[in-house]
Amino acid sequence: MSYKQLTLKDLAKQLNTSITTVSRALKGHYSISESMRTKVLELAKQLDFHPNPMALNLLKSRSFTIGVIVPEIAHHFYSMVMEGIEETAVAAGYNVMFCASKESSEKEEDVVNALLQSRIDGLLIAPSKETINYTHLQNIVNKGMPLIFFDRHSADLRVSKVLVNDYEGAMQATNHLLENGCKRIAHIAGPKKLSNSIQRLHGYKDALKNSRIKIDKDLIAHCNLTKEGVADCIEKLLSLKNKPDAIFTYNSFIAFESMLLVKRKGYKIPSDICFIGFANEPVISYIEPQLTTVLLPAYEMGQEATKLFLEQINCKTEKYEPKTVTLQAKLIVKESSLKKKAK
Amino acid sequence: MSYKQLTLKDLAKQLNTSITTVSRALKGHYSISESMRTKVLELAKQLDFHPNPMALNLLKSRSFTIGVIVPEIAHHFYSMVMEGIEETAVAAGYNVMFCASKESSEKEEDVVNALLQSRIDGLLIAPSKETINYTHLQNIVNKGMPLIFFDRHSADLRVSKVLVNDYEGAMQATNHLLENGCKRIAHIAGPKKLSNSIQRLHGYKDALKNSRIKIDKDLIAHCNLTKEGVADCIEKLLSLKNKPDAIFTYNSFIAFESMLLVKRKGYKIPSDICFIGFANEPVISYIEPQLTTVLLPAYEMGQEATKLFLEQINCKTEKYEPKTVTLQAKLIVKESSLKKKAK
DNA sequence: TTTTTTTACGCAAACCTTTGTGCAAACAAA
DNA sequence: TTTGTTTGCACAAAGGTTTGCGTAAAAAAA
Repeated sequence: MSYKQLTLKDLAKQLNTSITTVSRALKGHYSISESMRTKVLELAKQLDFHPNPMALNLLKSRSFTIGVIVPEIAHHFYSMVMEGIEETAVAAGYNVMFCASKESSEKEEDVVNALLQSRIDGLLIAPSKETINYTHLQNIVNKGMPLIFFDRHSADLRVSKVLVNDYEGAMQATNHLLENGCKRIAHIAGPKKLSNSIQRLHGYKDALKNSRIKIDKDLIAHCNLTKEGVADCIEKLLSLKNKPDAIFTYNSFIAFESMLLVKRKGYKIPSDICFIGFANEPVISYIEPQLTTVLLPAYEMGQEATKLFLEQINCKTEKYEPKTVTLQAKLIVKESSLKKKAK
Repeated sequence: MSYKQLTLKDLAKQLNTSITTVSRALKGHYSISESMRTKVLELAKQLDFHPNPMALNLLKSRSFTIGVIVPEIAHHFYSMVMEGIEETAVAAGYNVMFCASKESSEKEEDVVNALLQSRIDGLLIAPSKETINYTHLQNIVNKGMPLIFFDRHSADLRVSKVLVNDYEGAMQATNHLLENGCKRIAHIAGPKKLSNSIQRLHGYKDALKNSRIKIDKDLIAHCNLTKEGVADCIEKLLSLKNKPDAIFTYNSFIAFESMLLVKRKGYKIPSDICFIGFANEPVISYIEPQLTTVLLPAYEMGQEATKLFLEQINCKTEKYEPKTVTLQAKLIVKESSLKKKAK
C-alpha cells in the first residue's frame, strides 16, 4: 500500500559507493570527482530521486510550513487574506496550513495545538471574536516561535501585526455621508470586544465630533453578526421618532441584510436612507443600489503578514523587534451613499 | 532565536535513566514499573513535553497532512469546499495544506511539487481549467499516494472522485424554465474542455430534446469566464432576431454579470428574460431579482473528498478500488425564473 | 543452594539526510 | 626515498523517537 521512498542508500547501493558520496555528488561538494558526480546525477535523474523531506525537516528542525488560523474560511475577506498569504508563502518556499476557528475560542485552542503538533515554523492568526484569554498564543511566543496577528489582535502580546486603519476608514465613511448632506447618521457596530469594531465606532464618533454634531446614542446599535441581530438593530433604528437618514455598518453582512430589510419596509436607498459599509465582496457591484464601501486591503494584508513572518524567521540578530504594519482602507463611492443623484 | 525543543534525552538525563525508559513510560509500556512511570509522567507534564513531530513523521513516514489544490481560494464555492475538507480532516487528526493553481496548469505543477516536498500523505485536487496533461498527477498515483478529484476530474486517471450530478442539475434547471413557459432558452456554457461544463451543456440539451424542442445553436454561447467574455455572449444572444426568453448560465459569475448587462439594456427580469444559474454564494439573496440557482453541495463535497482519502489511506487490503461519489445539486427557486409572478 | 522465571530496564538499530573528520592513494616536490 | 599536498571517498555522529532483543537483578521454584 504505502510506497517505498527512494533513498540515498538505494542510489549508493546501485552505484556501489557510499551514501556520503551520493549526497555530496548531488550537492556539488568539491571533494567528488567529475566522473562520479555525473554518474550519480544521471541515476538520480533517471530514478527521479528527491531527498526525504521529513528527514530534512528533522535535520534542520524546520518544516517550512506556516500555520494560519482564520475565524472563517468561506468569508470573502478572509479568503482574500488567505490568497495573499498563500502566494507570498509559496513564492518564498513555504507551505501553508489553514485552519478555521469558527469564531470559537475553544476550537481556536484546538487548532493551535493541532498545528503545533505538525511542527509549523510560525503562526499567523486573526483571533476569534470570542477570544479573551490569550495564554495559548502567549505560549507560542514564549517558545520563541514567530506569531503574527492580522485583522484582529490583542494589545497584550508583544508581537508583529498587520492591521487596517479602521479609525481612519470609519472617519472617511462618516465624513463622506456628512458631505452628502446626511444629518442623522446611524452606526451599526460589531461585537463590543472586537478591536476593529471599537476602532470603527471611534472613527465614526470622532468624525461627528469634528463636524460639531452631537452624538446620539440612539443612533448607535451593536450587532452580534446574525440575521436576527441585524433585524433587531434595524427595528430599533427605524422605530425612532427621529429616524436616521444614513446607516454606516460595521461590515458587509450587516450592510446587505439591513439594506434588504430597509427596502422591504418601503424606504428608498439612497434617497430616504443612505448606506455605507466596510466590505470586500466583489458582489457589491451586483446588488441594487451598488453599495458604497470602505474597502479593506485583504490580499495585501495577507502579503504583509507573511512578509513579517519571513522577516522574523530570517532575523539573525539576537532580538527581533515586533513591528506593526498599518494598511489604509479605501473609500469606494457607489450609488448607495449619494443622496443627490450624480450624473 | 530558534528555541530548543525538549527531548526524551533531556527527560532521561534529569531522571538519571535511559531514553528508552522514558519513551516507554510515556507510552504505558508494560515493562515499566509503576514508580518509574509516575516519575516520568510527572516530569513530562511539568515540563510540558511533546514528542518531536518531525522525528515521528520520519519514523512513521507519515505526515498526517493532506494537500489540497483549488483553482482559486477566494471563490465562494471553493472556500466552502475547503471548509468541508478542513473540518473533516482536523476531526480525523490531519492537517491541511491549501494551494491555489490560479487556473494555470503551470502553477498547478509547481504547487504539486511544493506539496510533495512537504511530504503530504495524499492530495485532493480540482484541476485547473487549463490542465490537459495529467502526468504530474499520474506520477502521484504511480507512487501509490492517494489522489482524490473533486469538482473537476480527468476520466483517464483511475482514482476516487467526488463530483456533482451536473447533468441532472442542468436538466432540472432547463425543465424548470420550460415548465414556467419559457420557449427560447439560451445557455451560456463554460470552457469547452471542463468536465462539468460539458455535463451541464449536455443536461441542457437533453432536457430540450425530451420536450421535443429543437436545439438552436445560436442559443448556445461558450464563455471564458471573464467580464468581456460574458459581454460578448450577451451581445451575441441579444442581437438575435429571435431573442431568448430565458438564460441558463454555467456559473454564478456569468449569471451576475449577464443580469447586470441585460438590466442595463432595459430588459426586465424575469418578465422579459428569465435567469437561472449554477451558484453558491449566499449573496443571491441580496441581488435583484433574487437568482434562481442550482445549488452545489460544496461543503459536502469537501467532506466526501476527505472521507474518500481517509478510506484509502486506512485501507489495509492489497488493492484499493477507486470510488466515485456523486452528489446531487439542488434547484433553489427564487424570483429570477418565475415569469408569472407567484403570490 | 541452584535453577527457573519474572521484573525492570538499557543497547542499538531503524527512519534518512547532512557534514566534520579521517584515511587511504596518488602525485608532486625535496 | 621521504615528506608534503591534493584528491576521492568512507565512517560516524547528529537530529528525536520507537522497538526488538538482550540482560541484570530480584523473586520464585526446585
